[in-house]
Formats: sequence, C-alpha cells, structure tokens
Amino acid sequence: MTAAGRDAFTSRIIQLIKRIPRGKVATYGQIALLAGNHRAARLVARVLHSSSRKERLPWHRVINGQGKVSLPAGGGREEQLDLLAEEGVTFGMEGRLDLKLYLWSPAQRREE
DNA sequence: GGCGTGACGTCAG
DNA sequence: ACTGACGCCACGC
Repeated sequence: MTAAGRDAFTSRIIQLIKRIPRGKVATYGQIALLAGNHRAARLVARVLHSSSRKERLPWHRVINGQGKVSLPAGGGREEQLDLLAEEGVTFGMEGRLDLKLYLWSPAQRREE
C-alpha cells in the first residue's frame, strides 16, 4: 500500500464535496476543517478544481467563507451563480448569499 | 522531477 | 473595523 495519509486528505475533500446536498453550499474552510486541517483551505480549492474536472464534483456548491463566489467575472462566476440559482440558492445584491440559510452542515448528511 | 503558484483562511498588529 | 503576513501542500509547467 502506498502512501495513504496525504492521498486520504485529497480523497476526503472529494467525498465531502460529493456529500453536499442540493440547495446547500459549503465553504473551503469548512471542508478543510472537516478534512482535518482548518488551514488547508487552499488545498481544498486546489484539489477541488483539479478533481472537479475529473470527478465531476458539484464545484458550484463550494464557495468562500464570505458567502460569495470566488471566481472572477468571465471566469465562470455567472455559470456557478446560474447552477446555484437552479437549486434555489439566491444571492443578494452584493453577490453574497446568506450562509445561515444555505451553509451545509455535516450533521445534515442524513437529511436534506 | 523540481519550483512557483493558488476557486482561501487564520492569526497577529 | 482593516491590513499585512503566514500557512497548507497538490497541481501544472
């Protein structure tokens, strides 16, 4: 068995993202925290983006801790907003959503 | 196969 | 309240 520790971290991130229910969102920091490293938010972004293209993850359900989409305009931002809008997630006029309403919690993984 | 970078976040001042 | 520096380490070139 080859190394598992670091690979597990990446796999865990992917699994967590797959567990995000429709109509909810998660933050990088949250996933990083659930993965075991609250400072690995950047790795989440890194792995997510890389794996999303391979694993077809719901990358659009992952946003930053500010409740906003991290992508710049023209870089897929509107695409993500559109995907979330179809799930019932609406953003405020500041391009921000209410994390209190849409933020996913691991305790909900048995419910929607 | 090495180096810089980065869909972010936390900590300190 | 805001600014700046640091950390995390997998991925792409």
